Amino acid sequence: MLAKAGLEAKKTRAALEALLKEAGQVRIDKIAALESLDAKRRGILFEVEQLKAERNKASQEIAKKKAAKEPADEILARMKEVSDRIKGFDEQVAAVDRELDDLLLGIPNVPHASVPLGCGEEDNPEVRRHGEPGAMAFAPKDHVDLGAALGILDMDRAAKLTGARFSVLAGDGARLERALWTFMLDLHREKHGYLELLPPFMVNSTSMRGTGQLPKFEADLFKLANTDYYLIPTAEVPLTNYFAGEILPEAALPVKFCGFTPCFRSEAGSYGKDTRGLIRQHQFNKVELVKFAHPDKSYEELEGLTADAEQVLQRLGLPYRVVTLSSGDMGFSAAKTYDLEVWLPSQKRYREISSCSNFEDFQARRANIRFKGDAKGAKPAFVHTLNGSGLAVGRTWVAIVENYQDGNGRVAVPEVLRSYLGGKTHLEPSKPLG
RNA sequence: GGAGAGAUGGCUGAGUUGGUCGAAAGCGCUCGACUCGAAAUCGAGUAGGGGCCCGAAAUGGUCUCUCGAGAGUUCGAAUCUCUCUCUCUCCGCCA
Repeated sequence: MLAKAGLEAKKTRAALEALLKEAGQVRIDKIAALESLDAKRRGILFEVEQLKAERNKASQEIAKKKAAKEPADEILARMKEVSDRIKGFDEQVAAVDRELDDLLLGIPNVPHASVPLGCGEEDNPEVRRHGEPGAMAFAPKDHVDLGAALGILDMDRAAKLTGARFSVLAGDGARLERALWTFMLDLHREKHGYLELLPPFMVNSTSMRGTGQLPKFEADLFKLANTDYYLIPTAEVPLTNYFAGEILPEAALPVKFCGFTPCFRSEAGSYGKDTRGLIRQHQFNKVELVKFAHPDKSYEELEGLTADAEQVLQRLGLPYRVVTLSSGDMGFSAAKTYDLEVWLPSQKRYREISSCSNFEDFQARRANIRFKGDAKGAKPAFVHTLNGSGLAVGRTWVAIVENYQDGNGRVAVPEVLRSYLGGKTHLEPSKPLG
């Protein structure tokens, strides 16, 4: 799949050489293997195409002879042999393609030059802050206690219905969640120029491969029994694969999508982490932003996308900061990532609420998404893909409930949300079920 | 779930005794002629991917692959066989 889409050996080589310069990421063996496989592929291709040319020519001759009722037995015999050789070469090419794919699928993206080197979370430099955590004259409660008191969150019955790491929102809690994602979509659609898509919540394995969830991270996904379908862990998967295998007109770039979906994650390996409340769930809601950008513009677009996500926090009046992920904390497929972290009074710290990444051509290669200029001889080239949460709705719900609590059991509704909640200014304790 | 029909270039649509078919025709689009200008008319061009060659680059040259996807038969497949995907029609079921 990848090899057929064109390996672009020079580009790959340059990228891999860049990898070599990264501290602690020596991959000489992989580069050598890639190069030799690529050379091998071209060599075989050259041979087999010559044979095919011979066969095509002979085919015409045979047709002519047959039409003239002349015998063509010796050409036929000769071509049978040529045909066998072609078959052999074709199989070799297919085998090399498979090897190349296996190799390429296992190589993580190369961090952009501006990404700070580091070992993990503790090395992520802060880029900027916005807003001040409000000084509270009382001990802030966390969203679980507040939610229970307000009658808007029910963890116990969710556990009964399904299991751990699920939740039920009730009454104004459900309404608040719905208001949030509607507000987010309206903002991105009206003010930021994104096209709203409502995609399937499950996709096939090809799509999962396109954005990089497969083959390496199958354990993080929920798969539907007896099918090739997976529940999406993020709308990034359907929104990015939307153009898989296509060539976009250059003039259409950048293409900007926003979409709301539930997200499903098995959270394998996170046992004991964030076990309380809504922070880490198997199912949560998210509004996602996705861009397909010209390679020359993708880092500008990343800044813009991050700013678009920040707008949500600013308009909701939530204090947050932006950090750049260091090389050691970055995901498998990203070239550069900014995390937005919102202030949570109950934890007295900033927690991730959005992750905005430029994948450069990493996903575009896997999903084979290209663009082409209008000029006559223009060659297709891979687009750059970007995405970011704008925002994770559940965590935004948490941030609002915690940051807007007034100490008397009430929670103020941010100005921009009131029209979505029938003008309501506060959430007050109530028992929706009597 | 049952029965049947289909998938061809930007679009519509020919092609089904396998052989100069990557493909008729029409529409659309581009350029040119006519016109003060436009319409109409006339003429020419017009699928895409990949490799290689020439070149600073563009233009260009050449080979190859692609008629939903994959496999097969054959010297040769849009045309024959198998599997899969999708679309449409009828029946059943259902929000």
